[in-house]
Amino acid sequence: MDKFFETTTTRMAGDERREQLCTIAMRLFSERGFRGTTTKEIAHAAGVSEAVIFKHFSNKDELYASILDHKACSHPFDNPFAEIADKIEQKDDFGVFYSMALNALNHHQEDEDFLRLMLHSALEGHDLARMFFENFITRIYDFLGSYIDQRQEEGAFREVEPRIVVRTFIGMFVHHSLNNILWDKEQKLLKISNEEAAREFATILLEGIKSKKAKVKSKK
Amino acid sequence: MDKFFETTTTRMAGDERREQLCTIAMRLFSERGFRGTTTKEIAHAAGVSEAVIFKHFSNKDELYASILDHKACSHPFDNPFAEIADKIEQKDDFGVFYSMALNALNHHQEDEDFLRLMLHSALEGHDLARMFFENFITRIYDFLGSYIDQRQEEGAFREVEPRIVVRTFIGMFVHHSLNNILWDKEQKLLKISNEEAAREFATILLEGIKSKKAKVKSKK
DNA sequence: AAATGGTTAGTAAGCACTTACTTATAAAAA
DNA sequence: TTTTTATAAGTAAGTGCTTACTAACCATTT
Repeated sequence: MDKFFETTTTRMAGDERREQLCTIAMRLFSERGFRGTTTKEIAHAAGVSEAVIFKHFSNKDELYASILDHKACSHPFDNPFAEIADKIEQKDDFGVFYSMALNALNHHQEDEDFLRLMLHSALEGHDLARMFFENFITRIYDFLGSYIDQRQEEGAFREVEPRIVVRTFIGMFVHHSLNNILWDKEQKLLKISNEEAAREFATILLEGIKSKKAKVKSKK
Repeated sequence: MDKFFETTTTRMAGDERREQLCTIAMRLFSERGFRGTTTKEIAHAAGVSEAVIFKHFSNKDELYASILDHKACSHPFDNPFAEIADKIEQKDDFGVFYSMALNALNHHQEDEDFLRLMLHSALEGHDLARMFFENFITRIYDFLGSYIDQRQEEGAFREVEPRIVVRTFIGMFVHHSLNNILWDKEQKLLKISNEEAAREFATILLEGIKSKKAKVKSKK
């Protein structure tokens, strides 16, 4: 009967195993934190002995780093602006904000593990996580901020510091995602689709910053 | 010369030490997480031997629990509504939202350690943290939600699900606090006072949800 | 046969927690 | 006021267990 199991023991290709370990480690790190997850647990979850981990990664830190590296490079976050580029050209304000929010909400939902891992990293003050956030968030502020600035000059939006508007808007959907992931997983407080959430967020923001005297060029 | 130090070696009263350990543990837990903080480190930070911790708390978990207990009871969070009760009576919409945001922002700033600890707890899925959040947040949704509902019936706000509005608004200032605490401590992206932030958040939200046909009673 | 994927059985260091003991202090007794 | 004494405050040195990590050795593929 041992023989049966022996034959089912399939060896994985190196790259395959490496990726599997990354995926599993990410899930566990996101659930229990870096320090709270043991290499033994990761190995067990992968159905492999602990030593295998150290065949692929020189130490636990490197495993962690390679998760972030991998994610930071491969992720669709790379260009969250591509999808809304045409909406910006058409000056479809609602489209811009709606797409941005919906895109983010969908990604957060699909990649809950990654979001949790990022939070853990931020709390633990990990360098790579900080870099990721700094790069990514800075780009959003610049990108969205300059759009708001432009629309203000065109008289579409009232005069507010664009970065405050960006902070306000990002807050809406990031908080919504964190709420669903961290505190209200069953969505007892509020259960809405990402589409509806994105629509309301975009509407509230746009009504909140639109110019009172519509279609009038700003004096400046 | 030893004598000088000997005389400065003062023994602390039990309650005093207990509280000191709580405070120090909260700071360390908030920085490195529960699992990432050792009892040895806590003891060292308190300038005391490790065994002292176990004289006061039967184990590490109890130390953790007593931090949350203590905070959950003693905290001014207990009644964040008291301050805005009169603003509600006067139907000072801006006052209600402004005070709520400013109050929260100030508390977050003063009690950064606690906020970080709460995040850690939420990520690690600790029961007491969940309870705290559930109780506290649920109350805010009920409270603020019913105010919004009332103002909608009076025709001051347009028809939106009140809980979405609450989610939107809480998102603004919670995200702002998290940003300042976790990712942008030097406030490179955006540096504004709590007052200014609260003012903008309240303004954007109110403009975002106010009724188009002002001062008109809703048909329903 | 040579590379590759995997295992078993460790090691030293670190962990939460305990034991057995020493002092400081405050109040009662002298 | 001084001395005694019970007790609370504190320590040094462990305990057994877990941790990240390694070395030395198999087994399957090419």
